[in-house]
Amino acid sequence: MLSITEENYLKAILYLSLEGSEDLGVGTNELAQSLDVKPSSVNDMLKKLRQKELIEYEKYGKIFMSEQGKVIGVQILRKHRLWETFLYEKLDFTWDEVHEVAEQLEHIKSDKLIEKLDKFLGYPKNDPHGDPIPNALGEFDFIPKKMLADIEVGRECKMVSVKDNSAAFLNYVVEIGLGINNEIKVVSKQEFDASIEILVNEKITRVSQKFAQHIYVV
Amino acid sequence: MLSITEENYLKAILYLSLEGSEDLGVGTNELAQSLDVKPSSVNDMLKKLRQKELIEYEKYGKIFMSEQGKVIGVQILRKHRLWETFLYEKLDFTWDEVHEVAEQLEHIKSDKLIEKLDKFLGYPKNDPHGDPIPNALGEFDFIPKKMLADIEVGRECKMVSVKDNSAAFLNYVVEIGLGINNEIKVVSKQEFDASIEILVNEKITRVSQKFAQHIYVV
DNA sequence: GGGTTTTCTTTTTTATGCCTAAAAAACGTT
DNA sequence: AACGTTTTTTAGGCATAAAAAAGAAAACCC
Repeated sequence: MLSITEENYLKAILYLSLEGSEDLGVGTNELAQSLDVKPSSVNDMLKKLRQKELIEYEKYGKIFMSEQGKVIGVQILRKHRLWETFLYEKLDFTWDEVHEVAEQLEHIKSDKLIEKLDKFLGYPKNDPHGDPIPNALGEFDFIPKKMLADIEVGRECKMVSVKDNSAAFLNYVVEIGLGINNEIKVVSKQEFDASIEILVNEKITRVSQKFAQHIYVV
Repeated sequence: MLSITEENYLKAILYLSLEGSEDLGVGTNELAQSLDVKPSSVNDMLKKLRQKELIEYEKYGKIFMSEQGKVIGVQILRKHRLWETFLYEKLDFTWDEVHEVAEQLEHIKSDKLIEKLDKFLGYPKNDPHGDPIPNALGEFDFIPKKMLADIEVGRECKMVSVKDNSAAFLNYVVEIGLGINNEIKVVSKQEFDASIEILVNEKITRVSQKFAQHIYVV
């Protein structure tokens, strides 16, 4: 049985693996940053995960997930997103509140629980943030999505998800009037700081590059 | 913030306190048995809990819960029983499956979650085993219940709850055809081993004293 | 008051997970 | 190919948490 920390490492590795179109492996440093621990601590854990055959990894190399590791990682993602959906749809949590609680719920150990929860929710395809929910077999649509920051001026796009689940960010998103499935038109872009003006619901707002890099669109 | 083990100790103390009509305090040994650890281990934890002012307890004395301790203990009971209800009513878990999973879910830290869950379930008064669910203020009906084993021959009673939540026991209960709110008539009692014959749904079954000590009735 | 039980104290054990500091390897640039 | 920079690894240590064993001390019960 995996500890909560081990599960969180697997989740983080999976998450970083999913960034970018190809899986080039994850770096120790990169992982350390995303988990907010020192690289040496990561190294300790990598040994443990390798011993359990959850990752493939050799000295000074990149981290890849083993088949087993992928299965478990995806399962955690599935749990997390199902719980978020439950909180949002059934318990009337708001968009920005679900993540924190789901971080705890995702570590509950019971296969039966998660399958029955899935059924109860009607086998949802996406969580409240627009991210795809893996099915019981671990399959999920991988939609190639772009960052809002990379959309050219004059083009229109549709918001599908967010990169950051923190309440601070999500509250800001709501304040601007943005939400999943909203149509966004990029009106202008400043060369100086790459800030852009966007048209949402007939209102024009200026947002920073950093913000635009955390909104995913198609 | 309390660790899961600390919470489990509080829960166990509360549970033992609730047995019997008066609160005469809980013994170290008794607690050790119920948690399946050594008395010396219990002693360690008692010191910790006393330091946190969750229990009142002095050397060689009995263990009592402080006001604060009661609040937290009852809150855990509330969580446990609400989750059991959720699993049973919404996710179609069976009677005997809910306890195990609820043991995990009860340790999720989020006040908002539990209040919203309570609302979602329609503020239920009893869990699937018939035990009362404390409300948000920590209040709950304490029905003075008796053990089936103590009912006199010839009398009728109604099953309200069970003492043991293990699947092994609950499956046996189901096999006999017993369930919450069933009417039971005690037909006969053997002096030799205190086994009794009971009439349930027009069927007579013989059960052991041990079994009858785990069924609560009014 | 003597024996039994309970409690207390001290010392170990096991398991996680993190850190600092310094060495080692890899990379990238000229 | 040599240099410095970056990344990764190692070694050793620390903190926390939970549990147990063992012997001594205290309390309880006739």
